[in-house]
Amino acid sequence: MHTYSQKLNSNDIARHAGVSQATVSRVLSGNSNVREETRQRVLEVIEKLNYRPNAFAQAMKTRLSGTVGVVVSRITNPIVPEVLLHLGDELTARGKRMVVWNTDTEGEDGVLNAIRQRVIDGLIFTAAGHQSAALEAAQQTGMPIACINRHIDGASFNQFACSNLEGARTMADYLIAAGRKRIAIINGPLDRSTLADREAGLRQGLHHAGIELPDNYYASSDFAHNNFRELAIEMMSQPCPPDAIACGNDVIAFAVMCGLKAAGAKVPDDIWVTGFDGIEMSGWDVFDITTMKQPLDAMASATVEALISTIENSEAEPQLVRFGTELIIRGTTANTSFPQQPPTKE
Amino acid sequence: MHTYSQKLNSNDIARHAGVSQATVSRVLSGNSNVREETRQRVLEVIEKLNYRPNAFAQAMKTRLSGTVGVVVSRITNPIVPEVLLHLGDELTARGKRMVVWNTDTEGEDGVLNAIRQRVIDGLIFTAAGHQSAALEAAQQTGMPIACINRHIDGASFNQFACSNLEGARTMADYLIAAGRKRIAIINGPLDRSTLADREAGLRQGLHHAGIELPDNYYASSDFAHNNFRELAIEMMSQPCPPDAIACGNDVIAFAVMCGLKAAGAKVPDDIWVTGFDGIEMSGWDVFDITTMKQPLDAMASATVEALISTIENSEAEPQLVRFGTELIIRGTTANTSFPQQPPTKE
DNA sequence: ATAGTTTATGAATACGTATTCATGCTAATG
DNA sequence: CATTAGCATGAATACGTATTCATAAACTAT
Repeated sequence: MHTYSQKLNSNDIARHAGVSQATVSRVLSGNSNVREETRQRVLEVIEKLNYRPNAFAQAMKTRLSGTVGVVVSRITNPIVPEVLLHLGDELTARGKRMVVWNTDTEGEDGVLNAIRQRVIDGLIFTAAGHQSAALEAAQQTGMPIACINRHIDGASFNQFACSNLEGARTMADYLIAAGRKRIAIINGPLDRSTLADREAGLRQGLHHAGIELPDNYYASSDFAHNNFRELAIEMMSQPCPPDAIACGNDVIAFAVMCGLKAAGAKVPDDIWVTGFDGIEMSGWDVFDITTMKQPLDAMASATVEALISTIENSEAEPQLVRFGTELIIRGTTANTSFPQQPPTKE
Repeated sequence: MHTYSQKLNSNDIARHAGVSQATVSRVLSGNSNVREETRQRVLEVIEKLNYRPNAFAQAMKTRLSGTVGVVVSRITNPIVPEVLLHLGDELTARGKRMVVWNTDTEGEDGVLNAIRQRVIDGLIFTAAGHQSAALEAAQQTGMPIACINRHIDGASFNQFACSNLEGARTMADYLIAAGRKRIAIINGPLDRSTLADREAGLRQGLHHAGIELPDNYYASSDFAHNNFRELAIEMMSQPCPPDAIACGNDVIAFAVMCGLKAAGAKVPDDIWVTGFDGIEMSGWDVFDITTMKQPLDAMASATVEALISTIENSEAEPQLVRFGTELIIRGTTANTSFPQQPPTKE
C-alpha cells in the first residue's frame, strides 16, 4: 500500500511555538480569541516547518470535506465541458475541489455512494432528464443541492438557468422580422426543461405572428448526431421545405447543418439555421451559427455561490434565477439587424 | 454550517450484533479471521440499520482517500472530455472518485494544495507542455502518478500514449501512396510530446519517400482556433499551394478546414486534409476528416489500472506503454484503399 | 495426553483535529 | 477599591475507524 506518513501535526507546531494544540487550531481556523503576538509566533512555526493540517482529521471533526460533486449526463456534449470549466474555476477559487460523475456511461452508483458516505458537501446537477436517483437521494439525505442549466418546478433547491423561453421567443421574433415565412423546429427530448422551454418560446413567437406550425415542420428526436441529421434531410425533401430551421440547441444545429449539406441545401441562401447556447464551437466558421448565448460564466458563478452559501448556512430559501440571453447573429442567417437586448440577470 | 450528524457508527453495529467494534471493522475490511456465523450476523445488522462507515475516519486511519485527481490543461479541447469520460468510467468502476482540475484557467493552486494536503491517492496528467509545478510537487512528495496521452523521456512514473510517431508515419505513407506530391504540415506547439512525435513521424515518411518539406509548406502555432485558420489561408495563397495538409491533431484540422473554406479551396478536390486523434466530432460530416484514431478507452483503462496498482503496491517499476493507432479514411482524402493495421497494444 | 499452533475475538490505543470547559488574567465599571 | 465582564489560553475530550496486543478456544502434531 503506497501511503505516506505525516511528518507534522498540530501538536508538533504547538510544542515548537510553546503553546497548546488548541491554540494552533485556533490560529488555523481564524479564531479571533488569540493574542496577535501568539498568532504570529504560531504562524511563523507553521511557515518554517511547512506544516499543513490533515484534511481528513478536519473533515472528521467538521463533517465538511471541502469537495463538491458535479453530476453531468454526458461529458462529451460540448456544452458540458464549458459548464465544468466555469464551475471548476469558481470552486477552485473558493478552495473547493470538484469531483465529476458522468452518469450516462457510469450510471449513478458513484454519486449515490458519495451521497450516502457523505464525502461531498454539496452537489451540482446539470441539464438532463427529470428522473435521477442521485437527485432524490441527495434530497432525502438533506445534502445541499444546486442545479445549473435545468429547472424543475417547485424544487426545494436553488436553480440557475437562462431565460430559455424568452430567448427562444426573441429568436422567433428575429426570424419573423427578417422575413422568414416557413419556419420549422427541430428539437431534442422534451423531458429536458431547457428544450421544452425553448420550444414553447419558439411556438409563442410563431403564434403571436399568426404563423402556423404544421406537423411536417416540426421534428424531435433523441440525442444522437445522426438522428438530427436525418430529420434535416427529411425536412428538406418535402415538396415545400421550410425557409428556416430553429434548433433546440447548437449541437442539434450542427447535426442539422450536416443534414442540409447532405441534402444539397445552401445555408443561408436556401435555408436559415439557428441554434441555442452559444457554445464555443458555434462560432467556428464551418458552423458559424446564429445562436442565443447563455451567460455560462455568470450562471456557474451564481450556482457555486449559492451552493456554498447553502452549505454554510442552510437557512437561505431556495430560488430559481433566470439569466438573460444574447442573440448572436452569424452566417447561418442573412439578416444582421435586430435590436439586441443586453444580457441581464433578472 | 449545513452539516449532518452521523446516526450510526461501528460501535452501534457492534452493540446490536453482540460483538466488539474491532470485529465490525474486520468484517468490513474483509479480514478473513472472522467466523462465518459472526460475519453473517454483523452483515445483517449493517444491512438492517443501513450503516455506512465514515469515509473520513477511514481515510485518517488508512491514509487513503479513495479519490484520484486528474489534471487537464484545457477541458474545452474536445479530446479532453473523451479522455475524462473513459477515466471516470474506469475510476468509478473501481470505486474511486475523480476530481478534476483545469489548469489553463484555474492555475495549479488547486492541485498543489491537494498534493500537499494529500487528499488524493494519486494523480493522472493528460497532454500538455512539459513544465508543471504540480507534476514536480507530486513527484517530490512521492505521490503515485500516471500520464495519459503524453510522454516524457526517463520519467519515473507510468505513461500511456499511442504510437504517435508510427501513426503519423503511416499517415504520411498513406498520403504518398495515394499520389500526393506537395504535402504540407500544420502543427501546434512542439513542447507537447504528442505533436512533436507526430511531426517527426510525418517528416520521416516524407524523407523516406524522398520528398522535400520546404519551409513554406510547414507552419506551426499556438492553440487558438483562428491561428490555424489563418495559417491555412496563408498556405493556400502561395503561388504553388500544397495538395495535402497533414495536421497535428483533429482540432487543428477543424480550424484548417475553416481556413480552406474561407480561402475557397475545395476539399478533397483541391486539397486533402488529415487530422490525428479520431475524436468523435471528426466523424461529423461537416468535418468528415481522415484521421488516426487513438484507442482512448484502452489507454484510459490501462492508465487507471497502473495508477491504482502503484497506489496499492509501490514496488512496480514505471513503464511507457504505447498503443497502436487506426487509420480512419474519410471524406477529406479521396483515396480509400490503404492497408490498415489493426490497433494493437505493444 | 501434552505441547504447540492456529483461529476468533475483545480491550485498548492511535490517527490529528475542533471544541468545550475551566482558569487565570486584564480591563472596565460602579 | 471591589466587582464584573471579557480575553487568552490549556487540559481534556470526542469524532469513527483500523490495528496491535492479549487471550481464550479450538485444533494439530507428537
